[in-house]
Order: sequence, then C-alpha cells, then structure tokens
Amino acid sequence: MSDKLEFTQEVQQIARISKALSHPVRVYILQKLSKMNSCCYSGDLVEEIPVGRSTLSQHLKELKYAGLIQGEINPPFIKYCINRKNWDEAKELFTTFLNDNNPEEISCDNAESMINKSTLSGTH
Amino acid sequence: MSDKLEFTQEVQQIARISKALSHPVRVYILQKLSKMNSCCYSGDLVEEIPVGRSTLSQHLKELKYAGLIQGEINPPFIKYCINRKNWDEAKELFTTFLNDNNPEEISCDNAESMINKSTLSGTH
DNA sequence: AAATCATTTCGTAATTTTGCGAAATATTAA
DNA sequence: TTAATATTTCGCAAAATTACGAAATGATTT
Repeated sequence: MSDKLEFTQEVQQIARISKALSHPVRVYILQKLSKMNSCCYSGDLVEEIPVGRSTLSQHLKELKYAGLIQGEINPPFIKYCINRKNWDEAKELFTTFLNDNNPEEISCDNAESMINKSTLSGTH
Repeated sequence: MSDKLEFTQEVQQIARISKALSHPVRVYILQKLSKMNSCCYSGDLVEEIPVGRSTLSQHLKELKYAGLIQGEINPPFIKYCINRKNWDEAKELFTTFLNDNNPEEISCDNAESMINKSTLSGTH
C-alpha cells in the first residue's frame, strides 16, 4: 500500500519514446521519414527545417539513440531512414497505452467518498 | 525548396503532448487514471510513486496544463481524473501520426543516388 | 598534396526541467 | 479560535535540453 513502486518497462519505454517525440523538429523528421520507404539526406532536411546544421545533427542523433531512425552512409552523404522495426514497436506500445481504458471500472480507494465536487478550471 | 517551414498544428500538438508524456511519473499517472472512470487523490498517488508531494504536485500541474487531466475539489482533498475529451483527441492524433505511413512511396529528392550503403550502428 | 564537401563533435550560453523542503492556502475538526 | 489535514506555491539547486558557430572528421576531386 505505502510501498513506492518501480515503473514498469512499458511505462519507462513510453516515457523514453515520448521524450524523443517532444520536439517539433523531431516530430517533423519522423513524420516525413515514416511516410517514405527511402531516406533523407541531412542536407535535404536542413533546407526545410528552421535550425542550423549542427542543431539538426543533434536532433538526428537523439532519434537514432531512441532507435527510431537509422543512418546509411554514402560518403560524403549520410541518409537517415525510419527504423521500421522499432517504429512498429512504438506504434504497438502507444496503441496499447492509449486504448487500454476501462472507463466503467472504479479502482481508486476513496473513490466513493466524493461529495460536493466542483470542476477545476484548466488554467495554468 | 530552400524555404524554412513553419511546423503544422499537428506536429506542434504531438510534440506538446509527447512532452507531457516524457516522464515516467506522468505516464504512470495517465495510465492509472485512463483505466478508471473515477479519480485519484493526490495523496493516494504519492504513496505509490517515488517522488515527494510537491514534486508530484508539479507533475499533476503539467498534465493539467497539457489538458490531459482535470481536478475535482472536495476539500481538503483534490481528486484528479482523465480529461476524456482531450485524451481521445490525443489518441486520435497519435494514431494518425503513427499509422500514416506510405512505405512504398519514395518522395525524397536524391533518393535514387544511393550506392554502397552500409548500415550505421545505433550507438550513442 | 591541397581544396572541397557533408556531416558531426566540441565548447559554450541560455533556458527548461526536475526535485526537494519550507512556507502558504484553504477547509474541517476539536 | 486553534489545531490538524491535504495540497499547492515558493525558493532554490542540480541536471538536462536546445541552440549556435567553430573546429574536426572522413571521403572525394583537383
């Protein structure tokens, strides 16, 4: 009851992948690459994305680290592609996470003791 | 061709939601809340999650700001629930993003000029 | 060998995130 | 009114993220 828990692999993986998806540049790259069978030169990307070359390189590195993309070398160019296997795994992971709802079940302890509820506004 | 682009609403929204999902504590909370019709006291959560009360409060605030949860007041308790409407919107958004692949189509410019490709290892 | 080219790594700075304890807030109980 | 309770806000520190230009890397062309 009062034991702190270790997060499951699933929770940690979703957090890790979400972190990779937490920047517009990286979402854009993934959106583009996931739609193509082929790959993109970093040089092609830098022309359409409003960041410098070294910054783009960092974002690509992060996506590579997260396993979502992979590179292919053809010097002096480097092409990046979606890592289909991991992309499909991410797809599976998010689909489960987002759809595994049981809105009928009530599982929270003190759930029934709620009276006089008033909805909070969602301000910040 | 060389014009820098503004990111679409879709790309920005996915990045924003992903940021909210980019921490295990927040993923855990959402996983739990999305599975219940009811809500959770912050006090219930702090017993199972390995962070202090003020830190938990901050995570809840972020999820509230992202629109994924909402609070209900029953002083001195505050219950948090999933914001079903926005949760379903997020579901829709990610489903589209993750499944809108066209692995057959080749759309990258210099795509055909690749020879001698060798796969990069996914190290960091 | 020297120049060129695409990309990455390095060094650095600004900003954001994460975490905690102490203090503040707001309601209920004594 | 005072004490107790649950949660949030504040102040702060450590760490991570984001961004850029300059320098380094690695391969090709002259």
